[in-house]
Parts: sequence; C-alpha cells; structure tokens
Amino acid sequence: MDRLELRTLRYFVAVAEELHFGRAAVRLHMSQPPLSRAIRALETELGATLFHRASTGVILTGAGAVLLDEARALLDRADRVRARVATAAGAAALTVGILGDSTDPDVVRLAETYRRRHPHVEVTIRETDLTDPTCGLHAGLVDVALTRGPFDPTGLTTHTLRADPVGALLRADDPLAGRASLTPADLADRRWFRFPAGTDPLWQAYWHGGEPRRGPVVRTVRECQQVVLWNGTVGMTLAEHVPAEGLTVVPLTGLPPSPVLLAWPRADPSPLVRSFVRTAIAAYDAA
Amino acid sequence: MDRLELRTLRYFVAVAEELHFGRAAVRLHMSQPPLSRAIRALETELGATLFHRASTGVILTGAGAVLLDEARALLDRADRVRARVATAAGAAALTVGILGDSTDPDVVRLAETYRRRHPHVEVTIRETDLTDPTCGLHAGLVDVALTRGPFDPTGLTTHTLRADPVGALLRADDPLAGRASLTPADLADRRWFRFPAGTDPLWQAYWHGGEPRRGPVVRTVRECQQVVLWNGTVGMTLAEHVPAEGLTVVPLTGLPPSPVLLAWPRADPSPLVRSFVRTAIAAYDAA
DNA sequence: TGCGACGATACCCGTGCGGTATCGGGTGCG
DNA sequence: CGCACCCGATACCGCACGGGTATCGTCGCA
Repeated sequence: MDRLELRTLRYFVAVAEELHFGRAAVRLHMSQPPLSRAIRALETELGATLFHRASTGVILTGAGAVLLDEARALLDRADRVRARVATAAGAAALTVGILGDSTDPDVVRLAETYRRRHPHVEVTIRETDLTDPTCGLHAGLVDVALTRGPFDPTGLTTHTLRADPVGALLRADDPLAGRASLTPADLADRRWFRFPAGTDPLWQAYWHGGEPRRGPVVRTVRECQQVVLWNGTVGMTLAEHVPAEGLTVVPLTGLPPSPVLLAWPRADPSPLVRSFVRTAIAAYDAA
Repeated sequence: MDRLELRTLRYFVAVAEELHFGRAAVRLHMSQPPLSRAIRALETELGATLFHRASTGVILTGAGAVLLDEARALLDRADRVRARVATAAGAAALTVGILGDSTDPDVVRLAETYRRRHPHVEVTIRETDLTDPTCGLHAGLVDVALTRGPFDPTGLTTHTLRADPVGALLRADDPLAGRASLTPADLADRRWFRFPAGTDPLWQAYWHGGEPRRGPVVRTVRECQQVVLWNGTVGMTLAEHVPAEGLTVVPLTGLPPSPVLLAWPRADPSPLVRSFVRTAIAAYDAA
C-alpha cells in the first residue's frame, strides 16, 4: 500500500524519459541497481508491467505511458506545494550571524543554496567582529550564528560542523618564521594581540594560546594582521589561513583545532532556524 | 529536499483533521512520538510553522490550512493513479491454486484482501486434490500456488510462509487413540492410506511417514477421513486438524512440520504474481 | 499541591534503501 | 564463429531512518 511515494515516481519519470536505466540513475545521482529494484517494486505494487525490457532497449508499456502522465502531474503539483505554503506563511526573515570580516566562499554558497530552496525567506547576513563569537545571538541581533567555538553556550544549542587546525601568525622575518611547527611555549615570551576585556572568557583563552597574554587589543582579522605586521606581535589564526604580504603562518601543535559550529537560541527555535541548520549541516557534510 | 513525501502528507492530514496528535496516531496505526517527529520535520522542511501547539490544544496556522488543502488534493490524485494505471493495463487475470478440498478461512481472507487492493484483477481460485502439491503449476493451470511442501521444486520458486506440526489420523476407538503422542514406528504395522502412483515422490514420502506404505489409495481429505473411519487404516494429517466425528488426531513426533508455501514458475513472474506473493507474505506475517 | 492529559525528548532496534561487486545474455564486430 | 562490451538483474553489505517503548515537562484543573 505504501510503495507509491513521490520519490519512487521521480525514479519512474527519470527512467521513462531516458528509456535507459543507467542514464536515469546518473541523472538521479544514484547507482543503477537500486533504481532497477525500485522500478521493479513499483511494478509489483501496481500489479502492472511498466517497461518492456528488450535487449534492443527499454520501452514504455501502455500502463507505463499512463503512469508517466499521472506521475508528472503529481510531481508538478507537489513542487508547487512548497511555494504555496511559503507564500501562505507570509514574509519571513532570517538573520544569520557570521564571524569575522573575511568573506568565506563556503558561507556565500550556503546562503545561495538556502535562498534557492526557501525563496520566500529574506536572508540577512550579519558580520561580527572577533570579540563576539556568538555573533549577537545573546543580544538577539541574529537568529542563528555560523561561527567558531569555544564560547559560553548558556541558553544556546550548538552543532559542530568541522574543526580546523590552528597556527601562529608571525612576521615573515620573525626568527621563528621558518620553523615547521611551533607550540605556545615557543611564543611564551612574546607580545600577543589580545581581545578586549569583556570578550567571552573561553573564546579569549582559546585564541591566547591557552595562557594569559599581554599585548595590543584587536577586534578584527584585519587589525590582527596589521598589529603583527607593524610591531612583531604574534597571535593565533587558522593554519590554512593565507596571510597578507609580509606575514606567515606556522602550524601550532598541542592545541585543539578550532571548531566551526552553528549556534541558535535553545528555546523553541523557529522552523526557519531549523531549516537553515539542516541546510547548513547537509552542505558541510557534502563538503 | 526529500522530506515531502505522500506518507508524510498523510500524517499531516490526519493531525490537521484530528487536531490532536494522540488521536491522529491511533488513526494512523502508529504511536505518537514518531508522528510528532514527522510533523516537526515537515515544518523544518517547509520552513513554516504548521500547527500552534497551545496547552489548550492544537490549531492550524495559515500555512497549515493551505497545506491541508494542497495535501488533500495531492493524496486524492495519488489514490486515483492506481486505478488509472490498472485500467490502462487492461483486463488482468490471476489463477491461484490451493491445495485440498477443505475451505481455509485464511485463504478466503487473503483473496478478499488482494481483490480489494487490485480490483482490476480477475482472481480465480482453483482447488486441487492432494495428489498434486503444485496445484497444477507444472501443468500451467495456475499462475501461483498456495500449497504445502515438500515437492519437486524444479522450475519453481517457493517461499515458505509457515510450518505446522503433523499428527496421526486414527479412529477414535483405535488402541493408540488415547496416547499423548506417537511416532511413525508406532504405526509401522498398520495399513496407511496412500497417494496414487505418479504423485510427487517427495510429497508421497512425507505423508507416508517417511516409509513405504501399503493401503488404500486416496485423493482428497474427505477420502482420507472416510478410509480411516471405515476400516482402521491410519494416515497423517495436520496436528491442529479437527477431525470428523469418530476420528481423532494424535501428534506425531520426530517428523518435520508441514510447510505452507507459495510457489510460482521461476521464469519471469508477472507483476500480478509478484503482487500476489507480496500480499500473501504480508498477510501471513501479520497473522 | 497533586494529578491527569498531552506533546516533546531520549534511546533502541529492525528494516529498507543505497552502495559495490558480479552475473547473464544478447549484440555487434573482427 | 568467438570474443568483448553493453546493460539490466542479482547478491550481498552497511547504515540511516522510521518506528517502537519509556520518560519527561508543562499546563490545567480539582
């Protein structure tokens, strides 16, 4: 009674249009055997032969032609359901907080994907400087944050997407710039750039290499680079970070990698927030 | 992208009509938690809130009302697809062979179920006497057989549904009639009813208690009972069999139980045969 | 304040779906 | 005539998802 699902009908339409199981499978981004099985099961379910499989090729039977017609109509209608519900839900807005002043191509792609799948949602990207890892979540400025940890998770739900190794950001002419890797101890006597007082303690501690530091206070990635470039202060950044001219990055060992994570208010997230989270997780899983 | 399936929409319609998750779950023959999850996932998928869950009860949102409308239309159309394809497939006929001259209520229920789900199929039940366990499959008289083993499976596909213990069929005044159980050895000196020469050897051997026997030849259940009643001949039957007046059944130990099975020609079974097999397996699994 | 109703959450388990590897047979070419 | 390739079917496997039970949190009411 329950093999007749929209997914199965999409499979059927693909095969009926290609008249070739292999090509249809490619189009459906799957392999051929499960497709053959699904069509076979559909035939069993309906009690009718939908394709004649001859060595010369695959052709539709009469029943198959009728089903093709019906299936297309059904799928068209199903596709419109999303739009109808979306307009009925009215104008919807979602503000996504992202961390830092650098433009991350991943974030741009994610926003595009989400806008394509939820065209009725007005998506606003709000960039925050490095002093607030929650990107304004606690202040209620954004609905969901695509940011980095660690920070105080009180009242928030978080989901870690990835973790990136970190490195030391040095002047290219620094004595340690040629080293293959460094530990925080190697830089214990240096001046580090720091985040302002009041910044989340966990966050501050992490980027200070796990120790209390002294040095100039910065708020943005650009400031970090400028401070390092100007006066030989050091600091942490992502190991993959491609630094500005005159700077270099040396991998830091002995430190946990920097987690990329989603965060949103714990209490009763809206469907929009949940759908964004789902989309983001799917996108990062795929990458 | 793929949470929007007909099954999910059926869930949604049930909840929207009951405005009560628990009752909707009952109607859908499932428990309440998976239903809540499914609706929640649907909301996430669509990026819209479909129900307001207040302590006073559940009410539809505007988006929910629109979806209810759309979902009903979609489900109606989907239900008609089956009928459309069936008529396009043309008049179809399926002959089911069953074993024996006794009417089995399970078989009647199964036939009813199948006819309800495949109204375009002309289902014919063909009863065979006990001399052909394939119910005319080899002779091409039936498309699929609902019968018992064992028999020569050459050219056939079989699927065992169940196995029933067997017993000895005795006159009620037989000296052994009071025993709690018997073995074939206990009856070694008796005359057994037999199946005619030419009957499938495996089948014959099974019902003769695994040994060659001498005695009157029978072809039907009624004949078996009559022969035993008239002259004290013995034979095997199902242990659960409720015998006619003057007869008794004593469980036989040391013999494999009698398998109930489906059989159909191995070569390229039609969708009708496959759908019948599926229905039958589901029915016997449920029982 | 205790209890009942009801939806949400946590956790477990089996099944179904999609994957890879391989088969079989039919066709076409050397 | 045989070999090789094309293509759908089959076999088998692993995992995610859907369904289950148990329990929680919260709200209304006695």
